[in-house]
Amino acid sequence: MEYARAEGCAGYDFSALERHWQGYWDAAGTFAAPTGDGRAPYYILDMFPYPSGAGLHAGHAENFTGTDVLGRFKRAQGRNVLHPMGWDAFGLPAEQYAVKTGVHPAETTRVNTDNFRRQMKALGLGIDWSREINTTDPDYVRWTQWIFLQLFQKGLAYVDERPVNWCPALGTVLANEEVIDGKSEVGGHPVERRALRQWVLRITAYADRLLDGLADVDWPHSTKSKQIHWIGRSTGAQVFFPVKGQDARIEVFTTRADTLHGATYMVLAPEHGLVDSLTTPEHVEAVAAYRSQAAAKSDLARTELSKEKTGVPTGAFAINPVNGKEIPIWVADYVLGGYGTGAIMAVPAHDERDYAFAQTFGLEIVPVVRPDEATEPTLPFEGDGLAFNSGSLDGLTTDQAKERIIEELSGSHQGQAMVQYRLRDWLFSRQRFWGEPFPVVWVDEAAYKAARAVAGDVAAALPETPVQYAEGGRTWHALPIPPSQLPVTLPDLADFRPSGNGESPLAKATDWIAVWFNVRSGETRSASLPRPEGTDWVAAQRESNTMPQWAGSCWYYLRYMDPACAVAPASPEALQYWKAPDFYMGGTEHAVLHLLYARFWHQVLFDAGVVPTREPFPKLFHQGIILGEDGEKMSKSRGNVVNPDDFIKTHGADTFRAYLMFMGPLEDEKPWQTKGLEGPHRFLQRVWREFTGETGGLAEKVRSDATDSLPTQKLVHATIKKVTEDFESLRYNTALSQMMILLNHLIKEPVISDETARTFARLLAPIAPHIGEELWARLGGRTSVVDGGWPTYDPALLVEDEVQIGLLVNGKPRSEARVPKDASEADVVTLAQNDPKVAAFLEGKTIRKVIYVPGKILNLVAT
RNA sequence: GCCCGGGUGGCGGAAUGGUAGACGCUGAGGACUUAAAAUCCUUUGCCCGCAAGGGCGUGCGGGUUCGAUCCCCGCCCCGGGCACCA
Repeated sequence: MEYARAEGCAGYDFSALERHWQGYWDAAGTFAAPTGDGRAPYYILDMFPYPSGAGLHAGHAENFTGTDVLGRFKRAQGRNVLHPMGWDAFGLPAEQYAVKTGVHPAETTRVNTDNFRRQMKALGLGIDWSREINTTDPDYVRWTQWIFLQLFQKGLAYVDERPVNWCPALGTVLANEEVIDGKSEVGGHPVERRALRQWVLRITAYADRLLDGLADVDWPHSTKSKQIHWIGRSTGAQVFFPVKGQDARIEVFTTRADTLHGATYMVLAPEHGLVDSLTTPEHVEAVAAYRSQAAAKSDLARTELSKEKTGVPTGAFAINPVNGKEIPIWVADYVLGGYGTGAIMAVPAHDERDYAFAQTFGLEIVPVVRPDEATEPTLPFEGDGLAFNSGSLDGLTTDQAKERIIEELSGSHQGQAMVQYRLRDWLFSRQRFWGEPFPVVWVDEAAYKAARAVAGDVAAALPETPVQYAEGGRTWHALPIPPSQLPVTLPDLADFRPSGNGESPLAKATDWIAVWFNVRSGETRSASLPRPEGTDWVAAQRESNTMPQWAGSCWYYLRYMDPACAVAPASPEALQYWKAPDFYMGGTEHAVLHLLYARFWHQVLFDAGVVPTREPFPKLFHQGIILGEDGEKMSKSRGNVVNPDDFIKTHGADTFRAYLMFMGPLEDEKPWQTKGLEGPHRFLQRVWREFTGETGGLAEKVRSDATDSLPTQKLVHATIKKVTEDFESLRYNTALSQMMILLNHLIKEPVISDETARTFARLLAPIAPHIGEELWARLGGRTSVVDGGWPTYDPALLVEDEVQIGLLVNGKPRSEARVPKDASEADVVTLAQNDPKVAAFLEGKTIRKVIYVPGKILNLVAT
């Protein structure tokens, strides 16, 4: 493909220019990034887009343009830049659309990705399209399933009954975002909680690793902070309370073991396993009523009513292990079943919630910590202080008391130090069609034992502890469909409607669900066929749940490094070369979940020796949200959505990109202003008029035999410096403003050297690549401007002999002066005293002090 | 309630201890034009003043400093996250 300027381009015909250069990049493969290239690699990653029917929105455009500018800049500096793109294409909207219209999600996905790709090309993004990936491709699904098998084999995947949003009227499980105020988003039917068997990933096993790893990554502080809170590590003690008259004990977690002497009652969460056995006959009815009432409450209702504490006594008593005191055991929903042990020791004197509860129900309150020896605590007192009323702990500080009591409890086997996390295990299954099938079949115990006993692919992929569940008196065991048999693809469904019983629509594909399974090789055959020959075949049921959308986005950055690899998610060679994205950019909405889940998978893969780095994303950056013209979040209902296509048509992609980068700091939230587009648009038009000639070559004032004036040279080099530094730190808005300053200056000059024109083209090209290429081609470039090198500046030209300084009296600016850069303080003071504007303020005063900052200010302090 | 961000002209923003408002938008005036668009020039923080000039000014109140948009303390407002996590 020949590198040549766009022909027949009269005036600044941005549409023709953009078509020409986009065609060139495609045909020449300009942005292909070969693995193992001698250049230093630079891997830039955008957060994985979901190809929705609405097409690219302004936020996408800002994100992708921001990374594209960086990529083109790094490329010009000689790096082998990998900037890939792909599609996070499983997910709910395509399935909902299929239910409504019968159009297969695969077809919807194809149409939408075609549109996204078209829009990205129209934006002029320098993407290596040879590496395009799609999470719904069987070849991609294969490796998503392969990674799941790694988790499964290591015992990090299990099944458990978990509550879901069940809508009886729709006969389906709803995602949280499909439930609005306890009603289904579609139709407004009531939604209730119903426990279903689910796959769960043991992310809590990696809680400490996920916490510690944050120290090694260059991420926005606020995002690290969100993850730290999400993981919520808290250290304290587990304490055992025997139940009076029963052979049972209640285990609690507390961060304030030092207040144990102040524990005057206990609370079990309504779902706690001991509630039934503890409750005395006269309380059974009230407790049962309270529990069913609590179970009916949605999370929202539980939160809304949080001010009012409710609960019922069980009639049972526990014994405080430190003082033998008998304390009542209550059931209350202010204690969460899912955190800690689901039970607490209540210390009303030193916990706001326990205090409120004790007040409501008239329970005893015993203070055991005071701010200091002389001061009685104001209850509830939650701060640190000195222990009292606490036997052996009396007089100790809170920290000392915690340490001491844990020692004592450990010694007598009544408790021990313990760490708890707010983080819960990850609910990893969805009752959906449009997702990755689990590479798992369910078999009876005999078949499971057979699989264990036979050396083969299946046994190799089994965890030590079986994954199983009981249903209708039978125990089902999970057997892996081993790597050699992947991918497990979705069956052809004609009807995408829910099964009606809470299972995925896949449950209706009986030919697919019921299989003959070979316990040695892991092969499957539909059970509608006769049982194959041989002793290794058993009857099995496929898992009908699918994986959540997070699955595909948990490892896509690995696949980009080696998208066609047939033996692993990516080959060791590719991983070794690219390592990890040097720069990862996306919105803050993924600050916790996506970024935490992906880190979890990555750490598991690191432990398995699959990836060479401990963390997936060493450097992360969030672009700010672009608001609508009205200053509100863009939304269809507000009608304030900006569609890139519209502005690319009227102003061109270069203007659109330049405006996005010019609006303000990339990380800031900022409103779109259609009028504001005019600034960058006029700028690019002026660039065109300044450098190009009407007949298609260069403007007459651009000459190879011209020498720039000294002020021009100085400004050119100052601009190279500023733009380079600003690009490096993503301050594209100020980089552009500097280019505007330079252009405004050049316009006033009678001639411009072609060298300066080439510099300008290269500085501008990352932001406005089409006009950049065109100028470069007309200036004699033979290959893309991204390979034209990056201009360097001559520091000698930046040294100013004369500088402007401010003359201040008592800190207020009164005048200014041009002085030699190394002017002495005495000279400048004399000059200032002779300046009438300064002198007026010195009238009748004595100079007490002189502050001279060379090149900046002279401040005369006078009274 | 707790944890993060953030408050600068009519608007987007610039300047992180040294002349606040770069650059751009908008508005006003002018040139070119039969006219308009486009383009170019001048001007555009607020108040007083014919002007020269002066005063005020970076959410509010204090403090540190020769000097504070910038650092410290206490508030107010806006945005985001978490929310009975023991």
